[in-house]
Amino acid sequence: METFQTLLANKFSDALAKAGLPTAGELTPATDARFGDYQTNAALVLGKQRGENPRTLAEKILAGLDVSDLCEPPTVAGAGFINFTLRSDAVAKKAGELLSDERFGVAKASSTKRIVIDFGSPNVAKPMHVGHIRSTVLGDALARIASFLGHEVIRDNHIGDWGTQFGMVIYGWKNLLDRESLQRDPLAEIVRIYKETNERAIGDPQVREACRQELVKLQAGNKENIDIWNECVAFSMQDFDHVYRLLDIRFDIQCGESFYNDRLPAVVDRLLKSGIAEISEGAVCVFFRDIPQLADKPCIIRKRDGGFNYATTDVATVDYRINDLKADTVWIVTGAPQILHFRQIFEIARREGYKADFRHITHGSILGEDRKLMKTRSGENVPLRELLDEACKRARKIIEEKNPDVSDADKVDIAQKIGIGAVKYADLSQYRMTDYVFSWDRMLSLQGNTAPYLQNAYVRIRSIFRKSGEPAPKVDKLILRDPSEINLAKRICQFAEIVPQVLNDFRPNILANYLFELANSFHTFYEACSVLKSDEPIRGSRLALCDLSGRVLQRGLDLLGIKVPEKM
RNA sequence: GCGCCCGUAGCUCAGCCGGAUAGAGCAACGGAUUUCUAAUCCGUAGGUCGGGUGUUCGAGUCACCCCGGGCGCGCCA
Repeated sequence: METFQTLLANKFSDALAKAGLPTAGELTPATDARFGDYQTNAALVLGKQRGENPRTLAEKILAGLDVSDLCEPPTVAGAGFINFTLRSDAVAKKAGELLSDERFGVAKASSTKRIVIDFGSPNVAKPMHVGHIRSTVLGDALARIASFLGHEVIRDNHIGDWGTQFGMVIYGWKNLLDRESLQRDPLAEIVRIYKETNERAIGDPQVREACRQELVKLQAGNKENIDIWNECVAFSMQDFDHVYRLLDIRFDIQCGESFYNDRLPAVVDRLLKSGIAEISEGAVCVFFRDIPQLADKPCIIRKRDGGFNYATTDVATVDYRINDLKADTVWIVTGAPQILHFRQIFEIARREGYKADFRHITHGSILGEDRKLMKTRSGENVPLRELLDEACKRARKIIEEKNPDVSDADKVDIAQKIGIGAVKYADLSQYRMTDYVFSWDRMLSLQGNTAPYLQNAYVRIRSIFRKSGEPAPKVDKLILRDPSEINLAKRICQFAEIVPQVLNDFRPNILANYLFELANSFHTFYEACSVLKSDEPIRGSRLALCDLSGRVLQRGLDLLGIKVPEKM
């Protein structure tokens, strides 16, 4: 099924050919409702190219353009724009078709790819914290959207399970561990011994050396240390799983850093042999002398002491994803500070001859009300578990205020959908690169561009069907009379135009903003038109329109990883 | 020093490939409720798009320079 935009663009392109003109400009949604629904600047572009009057050219093109099945007669406006206004019966027909289309008109991508998406990446021996929200939620949404568009997606959690920090953790484990605390709250105890060791190490070179020895033993495969390490990983995974369950996030594979351990020496040898890497000051480095921005920023892949670092691991990870997983493209979702690092890694991959499409999808930070990196009062990272629990708690409080009739069992479920949805939506509704200020009051507000507002639109729709006690009627074509009905139906037709755009530049906020407008259009319709009290055949048509609105909202939110409650 | 990201209404933010008189939401002000959930809707007001120069029919968007903020830059990840 083709969108209005595609249908119009095709006809327009034919008209250009008929007028002996090349393809030019683009046909896009109108920038303002006064200009109708779609517009094209083709005549402006051609006018410039050919030194002709754009308005005259526009008239000439229009003479050979027949879009009467879709639009009112197109008009020439301004400097030479051509504006299109959809006919309401064309909208009614299209919306009628969408009623029986599970994809709501969204076409599958013309060339589908195998995409490895790397997101989340928490560190073992540290609880997940606010800093992980963005990567996790953004990566998940992109994975959902890419799958929906027909791509083959492999979600990979590149867990930080093999860092220098384990020297300290193991030292702490051997010297400071409290078994009872470990049983009560394993991760908290691991964090405690890590921190305490760290403090000791700062003041005591002997402790520092002992930690280093523990790390060397671990890396050499010492059984006792490996066992401790395994236990730490297992405890951390429990914490991660709890958070991922709450967030409804899953991974296909979790190849953490340790997965690549035994591949690292070969990576370095290979890069040395091929001349991509060289030895400098005892370390193995890759230089990028021909790239001005990187000329003075080498990438170390083996430390002077012979140890490997995260760059080595990431080069090995590229190998695995291309050679073993056969990825066509790799998306790595992390915060902006890692831009330089991945630029280097991708450049190394290019030099090694990899042709895959590597994308580093970066995002900004979450700030506290003071506009500084979000921290607890004592200056620590805010644990993600606590933050999510707080979201649910606050959502529950609001439900109790607004809708005391809800049963206790329902409350838990609804509070979770609203609380988690609010946190996710606050993130996804914003352009990923901007730092944003975290505010409970804003994200949980029922007014404005928030998850609860969107969920409420859905709930109102469900409420209508609960009240009527009948399922959505089967209707082929809608009857659109009221301007708010036409507007809502047009909005629904745009879903298929919006979803694929998200992947142009990895911007789920485009979809979020669309859904906000959809919910807004629905609310306006809801105020203006009674549904159950209207007479047939209007009643049936409006019920169908409600049903369609609800399902598009649900699907759209699902693509963002957000759930909808039936009541709230 | 070099590099990356950001700067748009009082506040929080949209504005992807350059398009028409720069848009939302919150807050403010004024209206609408015997309800299909007012958890909403309608309206008013609010801007030198950090500053400047340039590119062109047209610049919030592109280029260059400056200012301000954040972050990163051989042996942490």
